Order: sequence, then C-alpha cells, then structure tokens
Amino acid sequence: MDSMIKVVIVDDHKILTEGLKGLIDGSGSAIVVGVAHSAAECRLSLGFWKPDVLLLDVGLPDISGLDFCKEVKTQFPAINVLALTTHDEYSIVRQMLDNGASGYLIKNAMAEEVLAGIQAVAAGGTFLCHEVDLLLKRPREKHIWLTERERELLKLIAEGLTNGEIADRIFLSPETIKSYRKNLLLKLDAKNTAVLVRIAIEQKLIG
Amino acid sequence: MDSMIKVVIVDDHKILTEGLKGLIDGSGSAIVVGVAHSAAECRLSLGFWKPDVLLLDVGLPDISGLDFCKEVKTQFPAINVLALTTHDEYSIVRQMLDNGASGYLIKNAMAEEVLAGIQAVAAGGTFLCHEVDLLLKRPREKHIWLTERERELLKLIAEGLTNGEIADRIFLSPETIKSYRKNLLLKLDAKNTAVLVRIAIEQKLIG
DNA sequence: CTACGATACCCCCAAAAGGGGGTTTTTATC
DNA sequence: GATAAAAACCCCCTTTTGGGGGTATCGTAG
Repeated sequence: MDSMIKVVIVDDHKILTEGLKGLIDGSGSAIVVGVAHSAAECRLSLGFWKPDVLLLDVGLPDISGLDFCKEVKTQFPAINVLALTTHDEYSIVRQMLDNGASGYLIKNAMAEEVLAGIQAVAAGGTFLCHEVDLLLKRPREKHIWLTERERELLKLIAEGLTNGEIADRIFLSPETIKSYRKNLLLKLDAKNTAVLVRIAIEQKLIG
Repeated sequence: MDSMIKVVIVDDHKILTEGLKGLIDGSGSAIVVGVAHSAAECRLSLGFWKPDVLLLDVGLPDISGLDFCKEVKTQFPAINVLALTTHDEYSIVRQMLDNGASGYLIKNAMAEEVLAGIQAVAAGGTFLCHEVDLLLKRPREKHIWLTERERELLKLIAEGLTNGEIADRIFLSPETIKSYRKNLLLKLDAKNTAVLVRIAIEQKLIG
C-alpha cells in the first residue's frame, strides 16, 4: 500500500529490533524498510531507505544517538525522529528534543504507544510517552540544567583533575575553577565531590 | 507437544518481551508460558507456571534481578535461570552466576543465541554469550573484585560521608577508614575520590 | 605450621577541597 | 537602556583528603 508509513529502526539490541519489526509490520499501518545496529550502518543506507520515521536509540555502540539525531535532521529534515530508549533522565530527553527529535518513547512503554508514536510523528506531530510527558511537566526547579561551561567543568572534575590542573587545561585562573565548583555543589545539591560525581553520572549530565 | 521447553520472561521492557515471545514461540522448540514485568508480578504466578527456564533481566523496577535470582533458586531449584540484560560489567556477571544463574546473555546478542541459551540451560548445562565468555576469560588482574567491607566503605564514600562520619556510622577509627580509602584508590587505580566514585558506578561495584 | 588476605589500627605532613565573603565584563532579552 | 544571567576573577580560613610510612590480630588454604 502506498499509504504505509515507512520506518527505519536504529538500535544495537538485536533481540529488540527483531521483535519490534514484527510488531510494526503486523500493525497494518506501518512497515519497517530498514534496520541498523549502529549509526555507521544507518548512514550507509538512510538515503536509499528514505523513511518517514526513524526509531532511534540513544545508546548506540559507535556515536551518541543524541549527536546522530542532530546529524540526521540536518541532512534529512523530512525524516521524523522518534527516540526509543531506556533513559528517563531529564537531561537526555531535553537534549534529544533540542536536537530535533519529534517524539520520545521509553522502552518499557506499552507496545501500543510505539504504534501511536509512529503515526503521530509521521503526521508531523509530536509524541511523548506518558512517563516522559509527566517528567517534562514537573516544575522548572526540579530539573537540573547546566550551562556549557558548567558541564565542561563537571566532566573534568569527574575525570579526577584538581582545580589547578583544570585551570591549566582550559586557561583559566584556579580561583575561577573554585567558584564554578562551589556553584556546581550548590546547583546539584551535593555536599562534596563524591556526591557531585555520583549525581552527574546518575542524571547523565556528563557524556 | 510435551517436549516443549517452558519459558517465563521477566523484564520490564514491554516492547522487548513482546518481540521475544514471538521469537521463542516461533522457534518450535520452546514456548513462553508466562511473562512478568516485575519481580512481584513473577512471584505471584511462578509456582503455577512451573517453567523450565526463567529469562531474567537484572534491572527490574522493584528489586534487583541479582536478588531475585537467588530467591528463585532457593524456592525452585529446578528452574534454570538465564540472565538477559544490557550489563556487561564483570561485577554483575559474577554476582549473577554466584547467585545461581545458569547462563548470561547480553541484550545485543544475536537472536540465535537466545534460543541456543534456552536449550542449553533447559538441558541442565550452562550458556554464556560470546561477549561474556571473553569477559570471564580475561586474566584475573583485569577484574576488579572487592571484599564486603570495601564495598561497604565505597558505598558510604559515594554517598558523600567523610572519614569521620563513616567512622561514627560503622564504629571504627577514622584512621581505619583512611586506610581502606587509600587501599580502594590503589585497587581501582583512582587518583582521587572523584575518579573512585566514577569507577565504582561505571563498574557497578555499588548498589 | 606458615603464609597470606582481610580487618583494624596509628603518626606525620602536604595538598586539595569547601565555606564565607566579594568584583567585573560580556552577552542576550525584554 | 535596564535587567539578568553567564563567565571570569580574588582573598581568608578551616576541614578533608592523599601520600608516605608503619603495627597487630584473625582465619583459612596450602
């Protein structure tokens, strides 16, 4: 049928893609025209597949799904990206949507939500699974959001650099690094570096 | 058919379980007699389902799959547990096998490996997917393995307690805590607390 | 029976982090 | 053109960590 929504799946969990393909093909409204298990594999065929919807995982083996989403939207603005991941952290959802995704599904969502999501984004709309919808509606204060510089500092701290080493690395005064550090402790409500690093990783604030 | 292997799936990713059920039922050698999306849900019916093989995820929403594996093996020693997860860390694999699992599959393994794994453990054997097999064969020095006490200390450090606070909590001298801390830095090859916490979380050494 | 790992303890001293206060400049938004 | 947020900088002082040494006890596997 010509009205079939063409879908491509990019996910390295082969067991999931197999099952998902069956689910979508069996729906009658959409058909899987391609499956890739890495961003590189997807790049090779995406121009040929020309899907309406790209079901994209965040945790790809080669590059981040976050970056790949941006890449796809730049090269093929007509393709609607629907994120499909295990991550339910604000930081990931926000970055994915900022990078051009039209929808966001968590892998423990119902099968029906996948089909609903595909139809919604194929029609040019947006779709968020229930859990993510609630997440984004929470008051602003509950969401941790850092500036570029803060994320950079946080990453270097988590790598074990001292204030002095960080200062040398990015050509700033050690006193400046100290200020950022104090501010990060405040923002993330951490009493010391140990907790700071734990929260940074748990909330996926660093790559 | 009487010779069919009876399988129960426990995983909160509904999309994966749907697909997996189709895959197993379609194999001709095994059949899914039950699906649960949490440990609690599984407990209710496990005695009734009486499966030969339990496909078990580590990241369940209610309790850890690690603990649930031990629980199942205690109550139903005849059920062969086959772990099916995204985790490829030594610590998780080792704990799962220590808790009685007969096999370990990573979710990005091939679909064929799932069927091979089910047949192997149903026959009373063991099964490790290729990746995990390689992981366990690496020289001992490459594997980080901590004592009970060290894991306890590591957890408290990651929670942000200082040496003094930890000492008060577990009734030891602050000097003792300091020694453990220095030893942990050595063992995990971390130059400071920030790196220590990062490695602890990445290698899944703490709960 | 001895050798080893795990547990628990101690001292000294230097380096780093944390808590409290600040200032200035740029850049974007209204 | 005001307002606000981000970025960069500075000083004082205390607490905590890290690096370097140690010692003693207990249990268990060779």
